[in-house]
Amino acid sequence: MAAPDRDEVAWIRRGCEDILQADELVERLASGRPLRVKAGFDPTAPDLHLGHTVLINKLRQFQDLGHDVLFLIGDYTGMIGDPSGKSATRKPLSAEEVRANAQTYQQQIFRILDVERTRIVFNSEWMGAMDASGLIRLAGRQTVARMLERDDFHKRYTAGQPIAIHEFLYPLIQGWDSVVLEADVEIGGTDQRFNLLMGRELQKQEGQAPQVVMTLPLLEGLDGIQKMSKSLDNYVGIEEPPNTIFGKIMSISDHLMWRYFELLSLRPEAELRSLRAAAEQGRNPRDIKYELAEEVVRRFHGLEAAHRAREAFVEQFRHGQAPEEMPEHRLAAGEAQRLPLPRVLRDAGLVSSTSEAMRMIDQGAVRLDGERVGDRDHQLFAGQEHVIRVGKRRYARVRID
RNA sequence: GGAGGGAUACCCAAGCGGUCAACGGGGGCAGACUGUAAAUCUGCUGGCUCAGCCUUCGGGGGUUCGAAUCCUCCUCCCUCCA
Repeated sequence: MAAPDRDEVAWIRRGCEDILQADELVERLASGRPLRVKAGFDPTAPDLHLGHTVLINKLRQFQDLGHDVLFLIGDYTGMIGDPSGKSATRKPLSAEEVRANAQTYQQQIFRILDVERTRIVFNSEWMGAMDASGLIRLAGRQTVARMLERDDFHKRYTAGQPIAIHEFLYPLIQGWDSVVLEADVEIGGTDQRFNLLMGRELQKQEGQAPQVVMTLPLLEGLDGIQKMSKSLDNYVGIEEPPNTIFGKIMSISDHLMWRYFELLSLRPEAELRSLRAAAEQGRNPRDIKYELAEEVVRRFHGLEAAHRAREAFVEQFRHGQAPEEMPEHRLAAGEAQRLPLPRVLRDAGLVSSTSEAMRMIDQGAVRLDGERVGDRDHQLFAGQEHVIRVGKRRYARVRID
């Protein structure tokens, strides 16, 4: 095969924070054989969100160009803890749990990846067979000083925070995975840089051609500051309902919108440039955000759903109408044949406690069939059905029996 | 093995015998303004059968009319010396 297409290389490089070494990548692409592209994931219950898709989209691009993806589930490394070094040791998952989680992964990743060109592997396959002496030999290949070069180790060390010894094993095992898999390329977030480079070093020691390392930026969550994660509740899950995804994307700041375009959109560069130009010329950023929200919903739920989500959004927020679909609850009024509003709010899941319900009422955040209610002692009677709204986006239809 | 420091609500962090459901900041939520954006201003931010009551300050026990604050034991964490 001839030298790789320049567009091909550009397409692969797009969005990457860093490529080590870029010339080696070009060389491998030129070889004409399908490359083995590796990316590692936690064995914990997956709940993929847009942050993960930055990486997975990149894998998909490789597949579209004829390469193979090694989707590594780090069930062994998972025992060590957070790869970016929050230093929590996890309790090992059972084989069944790992298998169940792997199932869920498949269901989610194949919304993006090509089944035909994906191989799912577990590092317990080879790490489980390594004995203590093997691990000691592996550990002997690096020095403490080298380990302390990893950014988060360095920070923790100088700040006097503890680093458990087994945390040093994480990069070593991750690197060893690359050796076993004979990876050509490994992709990870920027926080993975050190670990990915470890793969190169170990491969060199083993006489393999070192893998090309590609780091991708970490996507910020809805708050625009911290990286997207479920635990911070600033995420957009790829399995969330279309309207939820659409709504969440519309709520991001204008500034963050461009970041999302850059990392999540598959539109051609030229199109992104023209959107920016339009914004500068005064086009309402909200309308551009519609485009983004629609594109994301379309990817996971299809074109049809994307249109519907957009319409629902416009109805709800521009025209101030209640959404068509909302959670419905039937509550029993009991003897008294009536229920105090705060209790209804809590039982309908609109607030987390009666106290919060009362606060919301006091703050004028509660609307009953569109009318603001400011009275804590407001009662709802049996036989009635109401649309209750708390704040801007929490709705529920409640029937009192 | 020795010495010292620490554990307070979602996070950081005051408090060191009563006026503490606990200062302040962050975050979050709500209201106003908007484009459900940003910025800004305001309020709220343990629970309940809510003008009252109940449960919180690492865990147990104790002193006291009264403890987050004092004593004691325990658990966990950090630093320094060896």
